[in-house]
Amino acid sequence: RTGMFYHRIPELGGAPHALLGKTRRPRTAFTSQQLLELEKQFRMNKYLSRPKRFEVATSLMLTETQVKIWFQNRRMKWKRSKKAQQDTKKDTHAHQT
Amino acid sequence: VMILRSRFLDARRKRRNFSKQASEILNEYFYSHLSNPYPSEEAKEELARKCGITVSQVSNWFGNKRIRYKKNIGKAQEEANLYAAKKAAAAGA
DNA sequence: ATGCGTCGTAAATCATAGTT
DNA sequence: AAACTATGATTTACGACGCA
Repeated sequence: RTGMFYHRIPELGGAPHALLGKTRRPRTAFTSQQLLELEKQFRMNKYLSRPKRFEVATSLMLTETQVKIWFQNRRMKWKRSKKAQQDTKKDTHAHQT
Repeated sequence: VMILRSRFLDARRKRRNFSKQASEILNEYFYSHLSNPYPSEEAKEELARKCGITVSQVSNWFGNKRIRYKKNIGKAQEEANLYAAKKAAAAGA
């Protein structure tokens, strides 16, 4: 049987959030203008204050949640890139045996 | 619309397919853990080492593999049988 | 209790490599 | 060499869980 791998944690959870009233917001492609502004804000602060979040969301026609999530994802990306850079340094001047 | 993607900064998307051997290792793990194809961080590190790729690449591979397997179980089944047979042959030795 | 943080992920999409 | 397919990487959106 194609035992569908549900979402982790076999115990508890049970069925993966299916028939619950929640509807997942479809993936929206942010426009380049929106991304440009978000990146600009991110360069200034890695974390957004509540008022700033409202301001940014409003001006870009996004919900505050979308902006909040965008910053969370952007921070993760930032962290990954820093890690990748560190790993590269380790490789670059290698220690040969 | 003018979603003229920043086709420049995405230049890191210079990808290379993984080696045949690396794909082999990843597929063997995937199909021998089909009921729960979610390697732990440690398992990912080991796979990364054995495949000569990064842990992120291992994560990407499993993410892609899970979703694409699910979207075409019929076709993937052949692959599943292939790796199951391979495992059996290796174990039978 | 609420709210925002990280972490790991699904799913869609992108960009290029590989195949026909 | 153009069309099509495979595949690795990136991008939104969340659920789970943590902490203040």
